[in-house]
Amino acid sequence: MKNTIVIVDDHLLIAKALRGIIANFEAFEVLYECENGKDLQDKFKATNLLPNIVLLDISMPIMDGFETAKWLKETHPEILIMALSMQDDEQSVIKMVKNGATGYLLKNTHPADLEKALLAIVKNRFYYPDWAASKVFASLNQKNNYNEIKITTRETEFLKYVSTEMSYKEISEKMFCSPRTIESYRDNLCEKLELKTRVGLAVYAIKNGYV
Amino acid sequence: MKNTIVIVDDHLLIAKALRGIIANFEAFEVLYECENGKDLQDKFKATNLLPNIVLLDISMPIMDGFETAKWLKETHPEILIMALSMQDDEQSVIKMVKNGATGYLLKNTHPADLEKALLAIVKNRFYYPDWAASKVFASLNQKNNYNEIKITTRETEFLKYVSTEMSYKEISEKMFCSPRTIESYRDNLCEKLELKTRVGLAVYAIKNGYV
DNA sequence: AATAAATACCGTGTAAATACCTAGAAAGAA
DNA sequence: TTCTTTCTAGGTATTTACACGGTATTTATT
Repeated sequence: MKNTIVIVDDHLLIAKALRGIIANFEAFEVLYECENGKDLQDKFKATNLLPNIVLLDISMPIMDGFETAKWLKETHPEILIMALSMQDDEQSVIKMVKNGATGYLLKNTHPADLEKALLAIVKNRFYYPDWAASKVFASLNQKNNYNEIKITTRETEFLKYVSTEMSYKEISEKMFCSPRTIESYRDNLCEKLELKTRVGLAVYAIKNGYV
Repeated sequence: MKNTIVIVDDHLLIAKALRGIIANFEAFEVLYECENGKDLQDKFKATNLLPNIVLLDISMPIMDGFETAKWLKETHPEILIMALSMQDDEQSVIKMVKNGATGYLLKNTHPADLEKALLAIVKNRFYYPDWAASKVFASLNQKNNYNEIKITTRETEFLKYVSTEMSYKEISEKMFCSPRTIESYRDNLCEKLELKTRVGLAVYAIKNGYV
């Protein structure tokens, strides 16, 4: 019997295209595609048709790969999660591992390697390329374990503004608080994320989808 | 006779997957795929096999979609260029039009619409979705025409550092010049790009692949 | 009821960034 | 040659950001 796959990617072309690639794999078949995590939840309920494997894009507008992985892990722990990412961002890898992804692949992977990776997660219940594994292990030796990074709602809100050209004063007006409060958010975030400057925060916000 | 297509996308999975989609189109066939513009140039020379259409991803590490489109327009003006982009970024659309793209599609397009769009550029020699066309027309009514933005080599070098946490003084040491010189680069870039702060420059650098 | 976490705010001082100027040397185009 | 662009660098003043310290209130959680 074939392993069943559901693809979650907001880019329709890519989702459909991935389906086409997987159609050529002996051991796998695609059940359906979803545009985001929310869509996946809906389709799970509507169809009652659950896959062995979820092919999960990380950056999505509504419910992104991190949230989706977390939800899957909690509600359907038997489903294998293969994360698909555009860039080899260290924090993304680690965050996905913490959220329960069983595998991690870059989109510049060769189709044949996708098949190998899928076979591997079915067999071993995990698959990480060397570069991804090394990033995970490296992070474990550091004081700052990414799982302890908790960004509060106000800080999240601030992160949306940090990559704009607004000054802290202007941001404080948008967030209805004192400029000093904004500076506190900055200070706290910089410490948590081991950053020093607003530019660092802005880059973080963009790369982690807060903008 | 079928129209021939060459795909340029640094993400192998996506390139191969697109090939699979296009394989189902009656009127089109894919000759080969390239990882970036440089690769396209090489394959043109090596194979001497030129397509009617180039399916061109915008964000690529080596020679991006903008450069590639420009080169194609100059050296092979008869080839139709269909730009493929992740986001509906106004500047990208306009820049691609200026560089000679004959069409512009988002990656969240439906495969059937990809076929329609391809048929359209073959027939009419252009295809732009309404949202893209409106952005182009809107920009023509503005003073700042994006084609006049020229970023010099030193400024390009500076843009690589601008999104780091280095101060201008530290950047000046990396670039072997005075901090004031760096500030000049910043001033000039801010004026050209209509930005005000370093954060704005950093965001620009990231979104336009200077990092 | 007590603890922890999140939220809100402030003082002081220093460092960095920005605004607004000027201007010379070198290289390439008209 | 003259003109333009690019790279280079500086002067002065102001604004913004950062680093350190601190307090008070609310809101869950135990």
